[in-house]
Amino acid sequence: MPVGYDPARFPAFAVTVDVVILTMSGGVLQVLLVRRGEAPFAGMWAIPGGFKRPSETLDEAARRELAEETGVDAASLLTQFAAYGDPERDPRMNVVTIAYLAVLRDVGAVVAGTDAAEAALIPVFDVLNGKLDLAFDHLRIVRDALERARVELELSGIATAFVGTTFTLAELRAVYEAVWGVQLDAANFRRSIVAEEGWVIPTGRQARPGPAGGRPAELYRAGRAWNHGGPIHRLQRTDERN
Amino acid sequence: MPVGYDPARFPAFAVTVDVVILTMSGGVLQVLLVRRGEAPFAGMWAIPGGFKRPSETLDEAARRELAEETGVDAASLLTQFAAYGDPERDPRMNVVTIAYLAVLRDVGAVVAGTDAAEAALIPVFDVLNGKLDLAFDHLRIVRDALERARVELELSGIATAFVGTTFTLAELRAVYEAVWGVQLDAANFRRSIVAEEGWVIPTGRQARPGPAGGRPAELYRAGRAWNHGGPIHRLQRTDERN
DNA sequence: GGAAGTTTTGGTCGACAAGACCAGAACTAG
DNA sequence: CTAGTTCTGGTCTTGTCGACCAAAACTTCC
Repeated sequence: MPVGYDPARFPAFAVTVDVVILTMSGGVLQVLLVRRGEAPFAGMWAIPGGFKRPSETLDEAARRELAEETGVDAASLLTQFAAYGDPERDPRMNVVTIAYLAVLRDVGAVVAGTDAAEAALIPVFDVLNGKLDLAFDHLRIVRDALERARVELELSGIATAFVGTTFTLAELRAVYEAVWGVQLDAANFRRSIVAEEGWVIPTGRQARPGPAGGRPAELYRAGRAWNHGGPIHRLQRTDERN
Repeated sequence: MPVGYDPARFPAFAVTVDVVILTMSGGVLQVLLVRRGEAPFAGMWAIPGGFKRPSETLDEAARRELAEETGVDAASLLTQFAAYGDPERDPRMNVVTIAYLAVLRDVGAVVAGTDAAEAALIPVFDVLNGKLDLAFDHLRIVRDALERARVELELSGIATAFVGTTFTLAELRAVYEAVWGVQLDAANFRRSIVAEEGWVIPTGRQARPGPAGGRPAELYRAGRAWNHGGPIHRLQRTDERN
């Protein structure tokens, strides 16, 4: 801090918290977007967010915004990943936003339950490919969120946040394939997970096969080892074409 | 944004930018700290930082703060890594700070050049072990910065930012050993780096041996491959005792 | 009921990477 | 000239990762 600084004389900013909500739905990675009702960028899609209140922490603000938009009170995962403060990012005034990444298991029903015209799940790659125009600098925020999710998937093992409390290994594998944009061998994937203790715990029950049939898969619960990094590593670099 | 929102009615915050400056000096990882001259926390050590100006971006503010503290205009690396906004983190008012990680090659001379009583390089692990009390929540910020540096070292290859434009492989290895707190075999380290094209480029010249003698090492320049992740990976998890 | 298709589960094999260890090369200090 | 230190290069073992194959268990269609 500069010498002779006066606590009352400092530039004032509006601080918002924006949440990029990712989920797997229909086999593809989707992001929850809301349609803006007012200027600026009225009618355009945006990621949900709102002003931070003076009495709450950033994490609390993010959790509140998430709950207000989706009705989900306990997020599977909620991580701050970046801050954006370009002077011209909001045409009205100087706004600094703290961006959070939220990962939920399929919330298709939740979104449909709210006003369907105001919120929707959009495939992430449709957004990144420019098939949709986002308000403000939200395209960049979504892009950064996905990059962060890719890293977290390897280092923090957030994969289980995408699936329910019980899941099949195929569902888990679909998460890796969708987020990283790769194809993984089912047998090798299984071996990597089951090899070590603590990743997944068999429940003894079986999942019902999909519409195409196939052998029913075992159902697992998430173990405690995910806190210290995931079991699946990517060495072949993720395809950069998105 | 909530409906019926009024652009003029929003909570105002002070926004600061704090910079955790890491460097290798004397074989150990050090962080640059400044001594606070005024309340609160007068006389305590803190990481350098200051208010963001309305006309500049966050990155520009970080670069300005870095230059003001160290005199270094072009940082080897300057990455935003977190934001902190707890209501009580500053006893005077509500301050949201955006934290940056800066990596410099040895700036011992630079720091000594400025007022030595006001700025100093402190070994990071002395800070983390509580041998020093930091102002505000700066201890947590330093801890998060180191964690980020460890990740970046593997994924983004920021290792070359710690060393000069030309360097020996021993210097580069010392970076990995200090940041990760591991011991690496010199021969295997060399092989991993030289194996693939693009990491390091031999200059043909040799470095002068240290005071203990030894065979002179070849001098290298950094290649272009570092932008897409580093060549050294850690699988044995870093020692968690710090 | 049987055949074809699909998905999960389990096994084998080879290529490659990582680490341990050793030895020679090249310098400094005494 | 000898001892000590550091860098460079080699070999070997081990373990992991991915490709590929095969059996098990279910669905759907005929």
